[in-house]
Amino acid sequence: MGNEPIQAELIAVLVAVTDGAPRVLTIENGSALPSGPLETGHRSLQAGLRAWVERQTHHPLGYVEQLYTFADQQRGGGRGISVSYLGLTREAPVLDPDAAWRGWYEYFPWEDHRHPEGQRHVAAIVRHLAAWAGPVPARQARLTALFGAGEGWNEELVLQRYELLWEAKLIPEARRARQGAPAPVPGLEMTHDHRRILATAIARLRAKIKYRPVMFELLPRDFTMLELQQTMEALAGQSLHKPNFRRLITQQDLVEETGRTTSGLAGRPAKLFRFRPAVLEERRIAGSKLPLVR
Amino acid sequence: MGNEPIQAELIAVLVAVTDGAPRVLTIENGSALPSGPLETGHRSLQAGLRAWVERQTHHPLGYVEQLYTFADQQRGGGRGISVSYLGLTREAPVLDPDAAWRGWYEYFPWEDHRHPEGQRHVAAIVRHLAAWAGPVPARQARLTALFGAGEGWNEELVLQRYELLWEAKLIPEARRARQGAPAPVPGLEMTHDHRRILATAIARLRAKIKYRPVMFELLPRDFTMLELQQTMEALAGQSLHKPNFRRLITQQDLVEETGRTTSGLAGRPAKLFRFRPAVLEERRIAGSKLPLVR
DNA sequence: TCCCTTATACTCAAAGTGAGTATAAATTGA
DNA sequence: TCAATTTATACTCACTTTGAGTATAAGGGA
Repeated sequence: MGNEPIQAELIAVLVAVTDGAPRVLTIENGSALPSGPLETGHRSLQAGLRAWVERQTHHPLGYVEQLYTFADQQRGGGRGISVSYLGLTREAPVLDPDAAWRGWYEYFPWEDHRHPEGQRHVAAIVRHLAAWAGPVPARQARLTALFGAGEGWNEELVLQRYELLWEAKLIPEARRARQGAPAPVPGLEMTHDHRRILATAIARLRAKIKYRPVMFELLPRDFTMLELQQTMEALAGQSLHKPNFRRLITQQDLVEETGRTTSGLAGRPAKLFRFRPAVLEERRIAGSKLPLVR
Repeated sequence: MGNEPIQAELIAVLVAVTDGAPRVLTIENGSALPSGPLETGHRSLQAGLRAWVERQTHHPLGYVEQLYTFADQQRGGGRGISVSYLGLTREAPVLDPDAAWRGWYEYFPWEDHRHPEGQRHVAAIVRHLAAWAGPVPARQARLTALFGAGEGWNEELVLQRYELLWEAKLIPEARRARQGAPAPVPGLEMTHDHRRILATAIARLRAKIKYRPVMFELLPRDFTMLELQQTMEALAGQSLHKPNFRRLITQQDLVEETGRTTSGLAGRPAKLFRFRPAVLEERRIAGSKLPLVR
């Protein structure tokens, strides 16, 4: 009974997209997400996070969204509360030698379906999971719903897939107790549940890009249709149908032409677009759907 | 600098739907949401919330989802963290004489568009907001996007509308400083930012019912199509087209016939349905869209 | 100049959606 | 008893959205 003083920690999932690869800021050689204590003098949690990140990266933080809060046991026996955030920026060199940008598919290779390797990872995982599921109908149903081969892949169920793998003891972080057994699932590990937090962030972002114009946080001011499309594809981990993507973007009035075009590259020059000011200003409303292919 | 011990508080938005009215559990004569400190011995935040709610209501808590976490100044100068949750149940008599179920539209009369009164509330609010907006284009744009008369009412923007009203000083809680001025917006008040938390919960639930089958937490085991529809309408605050609603529900295989029908009431007896076991069991996937009318 | 590459425009069928109409089966009351 | 009323259920139809494919345009390089 009674209230108990605890400690609060902020964890950040900072995302950028560079050269068609979604990237996430990590520390400790890629094994953890940046985090820090909530400090006195921060007016709000978000203010605390912004101050903390900008001190580390010397780069302003754009869009920020809360992910999830959970309680855990602190080292020392006490209790702590961790509040995780998703933040969108563009990749900038970090000053802290301990911090580095990493591709998020290094941690979730089975979530990238733009190339055939992703499919192969899924196939391998399904074989493991089939053994785990055995004849139990409920397990088989979850397996096909989450990893269902090709046809019904739902790119938003990142967290559910991770949790299923965890349950099946295929995630190394879940098997610390068992020694010797090799990790059956590819991908880098992270300390504590940081990889789970990253899964939450990916899922949230994949859902969000479909109904909110958050993409412009990740792109330069001017961009081509293809750059826009490839950024979306990078996040969704799926290829899009080019003409349909174009149709959707233009008819939703998300962008406007700048009048300029690219040059020097192979092929016909592409028009440069920018996001319409109305979209930038009041991004609280609006909605942008994305046409997934396959 | 440095970590600072703080206190953690859990705030619950418990929702039920009774006789076509969404209801929320309140305390202190409807002026606050139930809340309590995170206690020692609770394994997780959700476990803490469940224990706490079930001790108060003596009623099991079904679906639970985290809403938002924020930091605030505690009485006494210290800092506190509040974690808010949305929970779905069916209305049960509460033992605590301080607690009572209230219709959520008592706090947000302008959000109920099933009856013409809602439209009238909106019209009155728009008049106030037009004065506040004046000739400023950005304000006018937000006004029409959020309260746009009739045509484009988006029932999910509950929180955005509340925040606009707050900004325009039309929410009594925001004008404590100014004495004497009558509240220009109808609806019951709540202490602190509890009404804002309730707005968050409504928005979240209105979004969720469109792509996740959470409705069955709010309905008895067997129900008619009309009961299902009216529960949805209650949450969405909008009327639905009956044949289309029926078509959607049946073709999504959400429900199955029980074989029994209603009797004793006026009109043709209605078939009784129940949610399909597959939906109940693995409600992690699936999706149910709802056809809004008007 | 021809070929390769990328950008952009157009077409078409299938599926989904909004809105209305028609029929069925009970209760109610003259 | 039977017509009126009420609610449930089934069907139709036009319009929009969506998935997928094909065709044309405009540059660079051999």
